[in-house]
Amino acid sequence: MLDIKLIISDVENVKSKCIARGLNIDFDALIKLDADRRKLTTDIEVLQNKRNELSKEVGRLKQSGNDTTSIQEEVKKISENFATLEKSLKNIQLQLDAQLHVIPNLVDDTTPIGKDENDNTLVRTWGTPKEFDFAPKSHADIGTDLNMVDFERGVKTSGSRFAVLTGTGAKLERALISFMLDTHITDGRDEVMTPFLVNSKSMFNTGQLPKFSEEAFTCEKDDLFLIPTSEVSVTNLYSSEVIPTATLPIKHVAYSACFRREAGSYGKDVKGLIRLHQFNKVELVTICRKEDSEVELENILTSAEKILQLLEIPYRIMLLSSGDIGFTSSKTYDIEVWLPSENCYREISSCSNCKDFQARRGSIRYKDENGKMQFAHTLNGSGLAVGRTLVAILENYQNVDGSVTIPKILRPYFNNMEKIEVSK
RNA sequence: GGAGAGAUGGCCGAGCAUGGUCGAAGGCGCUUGCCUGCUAAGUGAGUAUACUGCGAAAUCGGUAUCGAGGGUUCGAAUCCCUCUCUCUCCGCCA
Repeated sequence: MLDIKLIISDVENVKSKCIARGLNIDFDALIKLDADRRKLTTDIEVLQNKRNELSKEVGRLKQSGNDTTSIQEEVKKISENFATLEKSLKNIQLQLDAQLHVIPNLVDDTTPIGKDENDNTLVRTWGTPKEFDFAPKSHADIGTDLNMVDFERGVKTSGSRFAVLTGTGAKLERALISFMLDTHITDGRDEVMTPFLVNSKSMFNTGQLPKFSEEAFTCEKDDLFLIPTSEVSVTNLYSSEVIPTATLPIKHVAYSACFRREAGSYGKDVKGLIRLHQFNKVELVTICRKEDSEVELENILTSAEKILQLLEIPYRIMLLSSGDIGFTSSKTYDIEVWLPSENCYREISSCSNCKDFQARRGSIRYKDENGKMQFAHTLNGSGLAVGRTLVAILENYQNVDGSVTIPKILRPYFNNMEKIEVSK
């Protein structure tokens, strides 16, 4: 959520940053609403003040045994008067909130202006895609041939976009989760394992609601949502808190399953493990002072990259353009991993600086060195999407005989096996 | 699921039966002045948040907040209703 005061004081800037996202928002109407809100607030408070004074007077007079009926009636009239004003104030507040809640974060000055993903800019590439002297198979074929994944039974139990990992597939997924967690913990992050179900307030705070309710799975009976990312539950660990400044930055790493309805992505990546309704992810979340978030975003990116470097899989870093960046983010790096069968890079991580956007919604604060309350900055990044990492391993480490070599760094998590081979 | 108890400031905790002078006693903690060779002790002062008004700003004024939301009343921490959460006991369960 944006600060209404910022909108008022710097409309042109706010407006142009929304236009950069392809949004034309009527800020004049918004500012007018807020002016009405102030006016009404003052009017009401004047009446309340009068009421309070008179009520105190009644108390005093009663104690000394005087008649107070005339004052009481006067106060009653005042109260009736401001009851109606209060109603319209509430109404205005609701309208104001409704508008404010769907305005996205302001993009950072370093975010390239653009229409869509084609305007994302390449930051750097790492590693060189391996030259295969045979036609590389897709991960779906490799996984099926090696009995690592069962797509049919996933569909049978849950429907389309669900898959079952079996045998070495399940083991590899688990190995990856452990490897990622261990690596990030070594880098100084505190592991947390948080609920996979959260309430609507938490979904609102991190920006999934109200605008993207179609994207989330719900348990409506209980006002609970399945998390689309553990960013939601981890960031909300600190909602409505004033964090002791000495403990900042807070750096967490969390494993969770993630659940996404993938509404609007019909036909995309229907085959394989790329786009499922449920997937595993190791998430990095940082909460820090506002002056530190720029550096902390780079730290998250570096940590996420490290996983692919240790696995020795080529990737590239893209800086998302204003047309492709997410609702809550001001600056986002995507890490895209090389997939030989598709002959292109595919997203495997997204690292975002949300600045104070989520903190304002969820009231995550700290006191700065002057004792002044500040909204913290929140950041998150995948470190990494586990299923897609498994995909990348299968494809990049496949051999001509159909086997898959286990990346060296992963072998301690895999009974020191060197290869996954077709069972005879 | 059944029965009961509870939710007050950074923390502990009084107030609620008998509504007013209660943003709220007292204690702890914290900040700060004095004192002191240093520390401790002592002693004085201060110590919530949000919104809002005047103002360049500090300051100052107003309003709200005693789990949340409604209601009664001239007036609610205190009375009534609804909800949420916590704790204890029983049952059930990984």
